[in-house]
Amino acid sequence: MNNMMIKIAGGLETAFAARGFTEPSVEELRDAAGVSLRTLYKYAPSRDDMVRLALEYRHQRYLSHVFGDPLDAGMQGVNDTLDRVADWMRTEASHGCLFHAAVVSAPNDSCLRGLLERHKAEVSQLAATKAGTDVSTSDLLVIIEGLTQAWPLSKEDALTSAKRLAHLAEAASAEPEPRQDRHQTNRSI
Amino acid sequence: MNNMMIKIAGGLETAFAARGFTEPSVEELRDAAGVSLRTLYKYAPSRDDMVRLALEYRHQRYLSHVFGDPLDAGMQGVNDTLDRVADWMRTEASHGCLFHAAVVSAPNDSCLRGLLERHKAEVSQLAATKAGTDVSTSDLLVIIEGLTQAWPLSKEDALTSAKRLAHLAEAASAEPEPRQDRHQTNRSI
DNA sequence: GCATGGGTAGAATAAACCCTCTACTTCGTC
DNA sequence: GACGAAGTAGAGGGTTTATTCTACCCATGC
Repeated sequence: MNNMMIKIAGGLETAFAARGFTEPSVEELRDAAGVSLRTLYKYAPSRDDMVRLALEYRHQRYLSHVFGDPLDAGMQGVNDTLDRVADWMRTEASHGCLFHAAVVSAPNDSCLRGLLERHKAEVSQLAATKAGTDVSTSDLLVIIEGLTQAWPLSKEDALTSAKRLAHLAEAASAEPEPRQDRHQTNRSI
Repeated sequence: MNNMMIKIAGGLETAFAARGFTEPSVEELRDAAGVSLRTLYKYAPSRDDMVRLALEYRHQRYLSHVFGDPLDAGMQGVNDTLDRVADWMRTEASHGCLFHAAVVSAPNDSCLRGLLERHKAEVSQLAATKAGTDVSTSDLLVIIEGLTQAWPLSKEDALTSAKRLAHLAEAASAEPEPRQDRHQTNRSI
């Protein structure tokens, strides 16, 4: 990614984040990117490519915001990770996850779906390995998705709940395997 | 809602669920609804109204799928609720929540946002009151959102995690208030 | 018998949109 | 100073789209 590409990708990302993936016209995207139409099409030969470019850029930014430069060079607990996710929502993504938004705007685009899956897999993986104690990757995925999606609805309450759940999962994984299936799990409806 | 309205709303709902909110043209929606263009516009005077109509219909269907006619006329535990949510995802919404999808497709439409908020508030409220033990509404929102959003990514694993987290939250609410803030909660980034 | 409300089929319109193309400018390098 | 790579500005083509409008059909009740 050279300078021009970064400028374009950044502009596209903010435009899509602010106005969704379907509303902004290419001319609006051009204004957001701050380049001419010709240059825009040079780096992203179609509107779909503009979406992909923006998402790749956002993926990098998200990872470095949530997992980059730890303050104390030591372990980054689940609690810290969730704090950072909430901070990301507060400052950048008050409307929800941009990857889900992109997939939802074009549900049949398998390329976008691939980007979403890779993004989420990498995030939950990183969260799991960064955590000191071992919480399952699947639990972390549910908690982080829950926080991200509930954020626009209940803001800080969502963060509090996500932290509580993560804390409980941590504590449970340290204990010797309690009975979990009191409830019947297969009931027909 | 008379018969014609139900027919139209149902057709619109399946069309939007299958192809997203932006891709289907009004002619495609007409085919899905199985009526003429004129009749379609009579019941939904603009494309946006078609979206709203579909969402209102889906809200009803979701509530009755997840909370309707309990098998044993007694209590519906959180476990049962989550099973039903997963069943809904399995059979109806493999792509995620249609309300979030609608908002994401038109982030500046405050009416849609209102529908989303009312839908989610009602769901988490109902889940909380239906549960035997008391889990906080906020925890339930995070868990249900997490399950719904993680479902397209990890299917049954997401259900297992959601159930485990809900179970832990239940157990914790029964115990006498353990210390929870071991971690520092405010760290600057 | 027939008026009427409510339906169908589909043409017409006006705007929006994606993408291409031409003509011109700027800037660093030999 | 000339040149080429890479940028800007913006008009235009061809297509798609939402919405409206005309013309017609059919059952039901008076």
